[in-house]
Amino acid sequence: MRNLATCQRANRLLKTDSDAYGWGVLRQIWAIAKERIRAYVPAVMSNDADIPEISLDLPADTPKGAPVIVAMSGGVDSSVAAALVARAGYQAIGVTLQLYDHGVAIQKKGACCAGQDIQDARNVAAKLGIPHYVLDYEDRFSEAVMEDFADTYLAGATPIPCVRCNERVKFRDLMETARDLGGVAMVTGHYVRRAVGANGPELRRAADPTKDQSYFLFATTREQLDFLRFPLGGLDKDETRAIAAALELPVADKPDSQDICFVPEGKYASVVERLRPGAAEPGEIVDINGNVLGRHAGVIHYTVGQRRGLGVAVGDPLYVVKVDAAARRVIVGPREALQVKRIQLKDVSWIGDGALQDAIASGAEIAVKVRSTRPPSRARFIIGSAGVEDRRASVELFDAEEGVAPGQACVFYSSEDGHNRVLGGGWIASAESAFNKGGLALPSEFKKGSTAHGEETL
RNA sequence: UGGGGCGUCGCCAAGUGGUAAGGCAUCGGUUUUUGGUACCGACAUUCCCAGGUUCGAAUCCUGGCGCCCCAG
Repeated sequence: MRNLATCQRANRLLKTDSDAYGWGVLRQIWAIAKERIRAYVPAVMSNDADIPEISLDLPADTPKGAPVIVAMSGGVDSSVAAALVARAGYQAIGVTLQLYDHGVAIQKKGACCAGQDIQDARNVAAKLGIPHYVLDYEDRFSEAVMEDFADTYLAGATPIPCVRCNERVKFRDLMETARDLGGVAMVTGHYVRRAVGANGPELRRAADPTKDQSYFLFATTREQLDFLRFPLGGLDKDETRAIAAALELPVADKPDSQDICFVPEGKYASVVERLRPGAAEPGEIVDINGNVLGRHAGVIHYTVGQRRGLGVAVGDPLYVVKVDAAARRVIVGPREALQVKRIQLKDVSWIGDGALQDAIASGAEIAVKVRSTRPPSRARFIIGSAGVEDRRASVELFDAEEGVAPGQACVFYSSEDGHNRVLGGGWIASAESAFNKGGLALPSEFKKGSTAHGEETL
């Protein structure tokens, strides 16, 4: 049928072509016109106009000109955050962390905190006329983030280095430095809101749900929240870009960062291999009944929910259902096997009202995100799942989620209020497949197989 | 070397004279401040090989080669 497809494509092209002499030309003209209009905007706007006044919500007796430390990554967001702080009348002090070797990172576009990004941050600070410091945090970052990253993968789980970086580097070591520098607050460019409620500061999702970064900040403590401010939480990305353009910041058009900052070209496995040479050993790819379907080059290449990269063809798509690092085995199954309703968490943190143990003891309803790019999903604490001392908890989802991987975070949100308030969260220790727990009709072989592998905990 | 069956993309597979479906895998891209998912796109001028019949063959014929099953 390839020929037909080719013909259809050709037809489409023809249509577009003839069309191009009509609408296409107009469209082009319009595009050029818009380009020009946009080019004039900064000049017009650079004297205030549409740049929002933000309040840092600092104590009333805070003097204007008080030092506010801004964590500047060299990207647009934190640059705009710095600008807004300065415009709010405080003494913004830019601090950029050098987190890892520039050698590796220097070629990478859209990274942060190394090489060119540090230069960018410096240039922005110069443009804003604020002081700027670069701190060498390579050792701390390597120990607190990269080591954990490698070990987590080797353990068959899937790390979130961004959360580790926030909780262990930016909100701990950097924050300490910020206090040492005499800052009255520390500002970051995260898209997340801080609001002061009856019981003190609360963490809330960003106004723009598509940019919300609360997932990455779930481990933030109350104490940290006292000191933190997030001026971008009420903006959406376009507004941020517009401000950057209006202020003629040199990073106004810099692409958003994505992927893991210290991983070049998205090849995270090679970073793990560099950090732990020889630790990734090959093993078997088996189906849910234990049948060997193929081999893999190391458990670190897989995460629960993953489809691509298995190299095994069975007619229907296969997904990684479980990674058994001890047996060096990757267990695969149909998409339905990814459905998860109960999740066990460790290292739970809590910034909701009252005590965590009370919330668990009452089986309180919450909402959770199991990945950053999903809306919060209704859930409740499983009564009796608390281990307050060891910070454990379990939650049960109202509706199953797919691809819940150990090592990822399960972030709690308030059940009311549009699920906007962050209540804390925990690290996913394990998750139970809902596949064989009623509801879903299954081939009997699967049930047999899953018990044969011990536990329904896939 | 008696009988029967089969050889179409890396895997599975449709197609039985009219000019190579589909799924999986793979690759590329979009989305995404984690991994992953999802989505979009690409992917057999050729049907085990060699001849032949036909305007036209993966499809018919002949001969090879290879594999499987049943007998031995």
